[in-house]
Amino acid sequence: MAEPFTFERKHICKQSGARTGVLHTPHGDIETPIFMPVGTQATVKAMTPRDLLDVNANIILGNTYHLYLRPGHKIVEEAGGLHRFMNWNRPILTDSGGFQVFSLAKINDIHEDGVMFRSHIDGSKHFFTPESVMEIEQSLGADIAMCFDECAPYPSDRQYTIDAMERTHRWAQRCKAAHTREDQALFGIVQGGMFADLRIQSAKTLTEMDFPGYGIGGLSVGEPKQIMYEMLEVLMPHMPENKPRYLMGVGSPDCLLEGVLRGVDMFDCVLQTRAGRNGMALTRRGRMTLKNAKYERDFTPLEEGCDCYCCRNFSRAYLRHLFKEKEILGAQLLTMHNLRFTLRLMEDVRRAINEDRFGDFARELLEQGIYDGPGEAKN
RNA sequence: GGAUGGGUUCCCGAGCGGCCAAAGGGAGCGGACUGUAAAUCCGUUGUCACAGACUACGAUGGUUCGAAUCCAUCCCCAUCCA
Repeated sequence: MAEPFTFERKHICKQSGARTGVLHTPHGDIETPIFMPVGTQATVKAMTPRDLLDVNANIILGNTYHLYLRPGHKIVEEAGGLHRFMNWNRPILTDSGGFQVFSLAKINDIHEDGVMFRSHIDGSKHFFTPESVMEIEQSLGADIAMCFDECAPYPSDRQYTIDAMERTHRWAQRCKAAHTREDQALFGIVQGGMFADLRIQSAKTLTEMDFPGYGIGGLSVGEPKQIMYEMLEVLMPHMPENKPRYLMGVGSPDCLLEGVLRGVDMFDCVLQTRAGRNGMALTRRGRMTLKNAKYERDFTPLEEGCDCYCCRNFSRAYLRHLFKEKEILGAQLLTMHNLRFTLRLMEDVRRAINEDRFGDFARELLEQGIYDGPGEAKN
């Protein structure tokens, strides 16, 4: 029997060097480059699994930190694993919770052994170690699990970044040792902040550990986009070519194109779903705020030519009305559009790569002002 | 007909002699959103020639250096009594 998880490279675009491939997982194949909708709490907010199939989502995310706190990974395991619990039969990737522990549970002590943090829900104390996180992720049973890493904030000085990165490496080793489930792939996570040499060092160290895939963490944490692109360029030559590369937490349509140009295979981002719930639509010509008064009598579809359920059946005026009235359907329809928009974009991206014209494809979309994503430094 | 309580900026509603263009909420308008503590958050909301002036707190008249705030009359509204 074949390996439960393999990555097969398919084509390298002669024009841009971007690549397509296929990830084989126990719950089906994933064509890359891929965008993964985020379903933190065992649900992609506002979407039913049927909706997700409708927009042709292929793999979605779940979150270790959140599912551990509620409902508890043991309950998910009792339910038959995350797939059965949420009734999603295609692939799932679980994030390790490293990002959450370091970004929102602020009262934490970082030890070599693990991290002590307080729940954002009730303030209760919890301790995560690489081993305990592996236990949780194996209970959840996603197709792909992520190592427990330390995501340094932006900006961080060199020494802090080194400490976080080296700890991430040691934890990666421990995660690997503790991970035994054979129907689940465990990805390592490259760190190194905004320091080119550290990024390279991190890539090399993790490559030696031989993971079936690699996350690129610690980017898109508030730095200017140009710096993120530079880091990707510096890093990529040191990432194994025969393994999938997952740029964590990215992105907006422009970042997806820029990431693919630099060799990224997998992306995830909350923007599509969150913005959808808040009344913002992604389109090839940029962002649209459906609440704006100018759409009051605009009876045209959200985006001409879009094949999503929302665009095929409803007008901008109707969407504006739903958002003004805070009707749930508005959030559902826009989330649907934003996901379909992004997944269709990735379908087009793969086709363009396979036809050796991805360079032109990306340039054209970027020039015509495809949604240019969140700005620079936030927080 | 009598008694009592009220009439405040688009709406609700605080203020009860100067610090009031007037709290707070809603609505309106605009902005933000990148490994989801987000169906959330932020800004703004009388007019203008805008560090100032003007018009505004049911109406009119008055007291006062000064009134949304005090007095008089009137007009409405609510509840209760006949």
